[in-house]
Amino acid sequence: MLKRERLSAITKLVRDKGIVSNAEIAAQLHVSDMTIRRDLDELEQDKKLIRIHGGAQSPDYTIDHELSHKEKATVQVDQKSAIARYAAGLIKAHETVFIGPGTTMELLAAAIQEEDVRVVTNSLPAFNNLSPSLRQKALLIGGEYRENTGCFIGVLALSNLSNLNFSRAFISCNGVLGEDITTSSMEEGQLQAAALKNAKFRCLVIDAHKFNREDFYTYYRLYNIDQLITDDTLSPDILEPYEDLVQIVQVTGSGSIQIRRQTKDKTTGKAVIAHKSFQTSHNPAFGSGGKTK
Amino acid sequence: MLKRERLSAITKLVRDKGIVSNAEIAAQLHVSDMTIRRDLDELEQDKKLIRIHGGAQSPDYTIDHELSHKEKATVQVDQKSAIARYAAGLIKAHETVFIGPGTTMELLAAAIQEEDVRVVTNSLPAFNNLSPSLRQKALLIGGEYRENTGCFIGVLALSNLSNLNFSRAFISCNGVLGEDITTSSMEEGQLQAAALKNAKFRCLVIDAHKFNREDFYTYYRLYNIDQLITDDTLSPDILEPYEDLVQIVQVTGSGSIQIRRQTKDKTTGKAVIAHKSFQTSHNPAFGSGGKTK
DNA sequence: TTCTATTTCTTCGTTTTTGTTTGTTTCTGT
DNA sequence: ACAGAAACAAACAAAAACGAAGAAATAGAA
Repeated sequence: MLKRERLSAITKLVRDKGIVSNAEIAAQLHVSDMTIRRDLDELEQDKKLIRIHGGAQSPDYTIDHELSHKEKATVQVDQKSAIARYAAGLIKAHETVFIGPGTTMELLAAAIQEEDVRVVTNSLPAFNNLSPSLRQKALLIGGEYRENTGCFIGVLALSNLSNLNFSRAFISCNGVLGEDITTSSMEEGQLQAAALKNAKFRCLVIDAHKFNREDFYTYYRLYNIDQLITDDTLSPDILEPYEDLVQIVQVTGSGSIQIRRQTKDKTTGKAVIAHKSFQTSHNPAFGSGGKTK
Repeated sequence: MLKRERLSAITKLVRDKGIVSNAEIAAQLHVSDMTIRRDLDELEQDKKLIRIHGGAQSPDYTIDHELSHKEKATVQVDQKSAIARYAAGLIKAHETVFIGPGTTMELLAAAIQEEDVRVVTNSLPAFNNLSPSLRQKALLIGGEYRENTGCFIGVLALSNLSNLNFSRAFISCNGVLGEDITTSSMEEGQLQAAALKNAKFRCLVIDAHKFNREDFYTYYRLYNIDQLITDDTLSPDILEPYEDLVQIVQVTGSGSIQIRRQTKDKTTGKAVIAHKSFQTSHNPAFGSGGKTK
């Protein structure tokens, strides 16, 4: 294994796990701990990780873990809860929706008013935020737990998801750059991609700070998203290049919305969703039927 | 576990519970109380928490927390936690154990000391009670949620379980009458039966009040259980008829144990587990090997 | 091949972390 | 108030992690 390869592997390990011990890395990559320490030195220089006694941690590990709920809540809470409320309002009776991991998704779960909905999620906090009657009908995707994000991943989770179909999927992400939707962990990304694959209508829900930010792993393309829901705290010129890729809905703090642009069909001038070829995907509802006993 | 990790875990514990005792933290994280005190010193410096005599509290801890966390003084808590501690002590390194639903199982999950264990459970409270390092390696069986018992059931849960093999399965129940192990819900029963089917060593862990009580659904037979763990608050004559069906271990409140009877083989007089025909089922451990990546 | 430069491993003394011991302080029930 | 129990903190000791420096291994070039 080349050094370069090893450095990437370490970066990935740290990003995936949030925190890794020195010994664990060394065992994993079959090199001595001294070599690992030198590698960590380099990677810390490049801001890829933060060295700690006995190992290394991801740069945003502290934020996720130690910010108290109070502090966490103050970070863009107004915008986030506004877009979460709007997104939750899209859900109609008889739908089956998927909700991904992330604080925005957790807010969304808490904001669902419609009672007659089946929710599927792999996020434990989101699951906990559901109203009791929703939780009773909900499906939690189990598997291996990531303390970092509070969500379940792994082969078990992935295989479970592949059998489920959704009328709507809500996901969030760490960054959007160009057409790339990125997150920090491969496994979490793949899981969300799997959920999107089986969804008829795909919503990406992110606060505006996520634009033009890139993270480690690209798990989906913006042009395959049906609707991007965000807030209005971003200057229009930054948003502009994205308007050709996807329909963007801006939600103001007060709750009113503005559809930034409904991309026109080049020849007919008719309003359609960009890059979407089949009309049925706009049908938001399909019955969950009499399945709940 | 790295120091950094531990500090985060403490912060989270304090934040979640509002107030935590020193001893509780030390037990959770498997370090000495002195180490915890030093950690608390550091965290107090960083304003992450406030030290109090005997433990620590969250900075935004208020009176209203005290009510919710005021002891859930339930009946039989002493017996239950004693048998839970004993059962947890059976778990050895490298095992893969299943833990079923029920308050006893939740106590058991909290009592596991061995770090190098893979835990699988369909009980959300049990999952939450695992120590942080165990939770990281654990597998939660997802599915439909039963608010009542805090566990997941349904076809998804059932099919997931069918692929997993355990060195040991711990289950509880609502009642034991004759050879029948009974519970209130068919689906929960079937799920536990599925877990037992794939387990090499099967432990039924119940407080003594469950004897001679019957519930709606019989999901397993006592003679297929390898070991029944219970407390000593029952008169011997009530227990007596069960001693032919299964090996019974009685745990006293102080923690000492007494094996009620190791059933003898009718012809040889050799001590064997009743109705078990193959010797390998007594081997409690099989390696999870290098499966964890 | 042989040489050189890079990378990796090993050794060893230093620093950090953790557990234990011991004596003091704080808490609690009578 | 007093005695016993629990919690605390200082000091020491053991263990783990660290980093410097030289030896060994490896890769690439002449």
